[in-house]
Amino acid sequence: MQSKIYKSNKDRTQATRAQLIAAARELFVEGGYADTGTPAIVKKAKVTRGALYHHFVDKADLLTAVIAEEAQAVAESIISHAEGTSAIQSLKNGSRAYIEAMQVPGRTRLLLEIGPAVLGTNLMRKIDDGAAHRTLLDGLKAAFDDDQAKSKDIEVLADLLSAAFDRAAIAVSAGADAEIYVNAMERLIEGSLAR
Amino acid sequence: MQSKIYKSNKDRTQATRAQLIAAARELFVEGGYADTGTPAIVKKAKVTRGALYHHFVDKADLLTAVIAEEAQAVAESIISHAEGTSAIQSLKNGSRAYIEAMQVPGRTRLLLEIGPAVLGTNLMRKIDDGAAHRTLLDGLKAAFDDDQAKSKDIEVLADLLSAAFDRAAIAVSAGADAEIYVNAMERLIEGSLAR
DNA sequence: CATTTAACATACAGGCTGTATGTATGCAAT
DNA sequence: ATTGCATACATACAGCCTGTATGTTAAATG
Repeated sequence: MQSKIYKSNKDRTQATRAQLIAAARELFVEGGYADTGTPAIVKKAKVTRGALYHHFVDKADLLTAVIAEEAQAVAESIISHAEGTSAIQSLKNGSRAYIEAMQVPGRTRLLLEIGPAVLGTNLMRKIDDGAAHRTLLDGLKAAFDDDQAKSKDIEVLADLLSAAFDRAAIAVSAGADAEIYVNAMERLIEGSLAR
Repeated sequence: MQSKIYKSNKDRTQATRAQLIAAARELFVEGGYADTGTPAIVKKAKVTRGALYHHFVDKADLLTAVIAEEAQAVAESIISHAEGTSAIQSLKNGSRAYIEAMQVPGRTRLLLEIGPAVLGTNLMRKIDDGAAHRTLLDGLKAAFDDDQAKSKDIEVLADLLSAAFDRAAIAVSAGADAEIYVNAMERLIEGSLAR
């Protein structure tokens, strides 16, 4: 007599992974990566460590899954807000969408603190589908279009601006007024174009 | 018959701490914080774990000492290059000095990756004496002087630009051409002033 | 010179990670 | 429907690491 029987293995896997990812997300956000042990994670997820290590090769792999979900949500938000207009307008819309998407609780912690620290910026770039970076780069290129600015310079600019975007997202998530930072980013971008 | 006798306890402490900090610095840069155990550190420093835990309350405290040394070196470089002129010129000189000071091997790793991740941005701000931030803020305020830009806006701008500075330092330490990034930062700053 | 104190060295306890092994259930083919 | 295999776990174990407690030696102090 079993207490629980699953319809299919696929559903079972799906459910277990989801529980683990949700529990891990919550605990990582609360207590950071290093200080959150797998025993605590599986307790909250109501499975055993055996299940965890069956589905994920190690603790970092579980974090990767958490981060990937988070990054995809942000990318979708940017894309949905940026699509369907000029690259320049996409940049404007996408900028606001990014900073706002980053406001769901724990998101800046996961994507801008824990992720880069534990997985490295390299792997983070691979996980990120690059929607933010692409929108930014396309917008800048379009704005510079008739200008003779070198493509390399634009990429450098995009790199620097994306760092500023991240800082803006963090500041807002820490309590700063979003409008102020969105406007500041807009001025920064427009200023960089004027030449 | 002892193999080694120290002149004074002060010198002995000084030497031991220096060895530990140097060994830790090297290993943290190579292998990151979490993957570098205290046994490896004391082995390289040629002391025992007892010495480590006598001088530092825990592993994070040792990292703090490493970071503090590093931050002070950067601050001194900025100050020495920025002092003695107008705030605006100080900003220009300080900008280049910052990015160049960050090029000593391992420095971006320690100050911009490991430090914030392990100690948190809060504690990092306390360790940092804020030379970079002050130079930046003073420069911007001076540039805006006759303008009616609100002080709050300038602080936001400084926050965003400092994130860009950090990214520039990382990019250059990863192999990018310093001149390109220094120029890009200059343009970004000047653009933000034009209004 | 006796005593205290600082600077270690050594030994130990607890916790955590990853692996190895055991078990039950779904699933596929006959 | 039964047999055989693969999947999805659960449990047990080994190794490492951190921080603490305890012991020892040399320096400082009166």
